[in-house]
Amino acid sequence: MSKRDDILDRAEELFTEHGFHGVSLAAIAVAAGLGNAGLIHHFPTKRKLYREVLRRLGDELEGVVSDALTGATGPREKLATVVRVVGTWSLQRSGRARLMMRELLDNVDRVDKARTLPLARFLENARDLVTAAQAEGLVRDGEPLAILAQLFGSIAYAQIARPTFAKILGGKLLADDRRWMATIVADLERTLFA
Amino acid sequence: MSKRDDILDRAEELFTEHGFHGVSLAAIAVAAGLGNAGLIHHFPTKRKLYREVLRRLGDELEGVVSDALTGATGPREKLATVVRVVGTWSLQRSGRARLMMRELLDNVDRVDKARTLPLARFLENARDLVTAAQAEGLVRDGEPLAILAQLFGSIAYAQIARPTFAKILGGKLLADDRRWMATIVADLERTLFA
DNA sequence: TGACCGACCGACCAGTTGGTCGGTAAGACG
DNA sequence: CGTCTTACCGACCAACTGGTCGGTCGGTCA
Repeated sequence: MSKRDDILDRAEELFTEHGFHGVSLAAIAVAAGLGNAGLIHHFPTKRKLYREVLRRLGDELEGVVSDALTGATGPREKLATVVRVVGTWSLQRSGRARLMMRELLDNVDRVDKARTLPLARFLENARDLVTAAQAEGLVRDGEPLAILAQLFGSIAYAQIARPTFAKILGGKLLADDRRWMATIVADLERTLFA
Repeated sequence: MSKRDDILDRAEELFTEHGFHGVSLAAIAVAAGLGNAGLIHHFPTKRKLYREVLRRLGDELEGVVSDALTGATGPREKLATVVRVVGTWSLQRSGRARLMMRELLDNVDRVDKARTLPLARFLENARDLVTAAQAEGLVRDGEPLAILAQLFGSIAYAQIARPTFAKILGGKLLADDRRWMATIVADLERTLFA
């Protein structure tokens, strides 16, 4: 792995845990085993480093979804695939799901066009998918965007609130904790399809 | 309104928009029309000011829910009330919903006991409510906590992702934007009750 | 009247911030 | 061999960080 990627990995961990403003260049440099100036040699500013972290994240999510979608046919299967793949992605890459939510919170006015455009395609495709599935009577009625907010929101929230929920309930959410996200996804699919 | 409350209001706005680390004491002081030292006179540290902001938020949410709940009888009506009241609260106090999500993200290890305990009661009550409603066959099957994650997650996400969604879709989510949250809540209720 | 009090300020503090600059050591290339 | 590039460092910078300090001001109370 290139040093560049190594730096991005370390930076991503820190941004995920503390947010953009909660992390200093020095902290990233130390985590990557570099001096301050060595870090700046690879990424000219903190913001650009952060943007690069986000870009990787977006590319991965887009790739994962579109890969999974190539094997699926028909609106119903496609939609189920999206839900399932976003769910497993959020589970396996829970840090990235958290980072995405952070970005959603920080981003209100300064929406980065380069970053928003791919997400825009993704969102529009998903909406069209819901509409198509509804037209064939495969998916329950309801405003498509509201349905999507419900899907993505439930998954993201399940991942983010998990530690807090667990702490409150004495460390255990379910009999089998590993099935937490699977339960969420299964539940979503069950209510989604007519 | 006391100066103290005034400061808390201004600080809350800033924390909501930029997060704890994204806001300096100086910025809060300016927003509150004070000098740096004047601010510290009211709240001894930045952290304590932040905690106080969170306490107000928690108290309000708890009060709003428990108020609404006094008029409701039976698990079904109670649960519907919780969903509706959390929805309207998130809509009217969207900043606070956002701040709560920020706290959920930042909080992973350092969960503040004083702040978690009331939320713990709220969560446990909600879970019992779901279980009771399920026992009477009023609410659809499914892991109660998964159902709650779905409810709260959808609502919070709908509020947080709203600006981004709107920007992507050219500013309009629905024909009538004001009904966005109402649509979400209605949709949730529809899938919630058996 | 005089003692005290909360609210507030300007000046200041040590430490940290994101970032610059000049330099150097290790290859790659001719 | 010499030249160029890439990777990196130590020293440094101005601006800012959260917070302290001594002091001023307008009340309030005895």
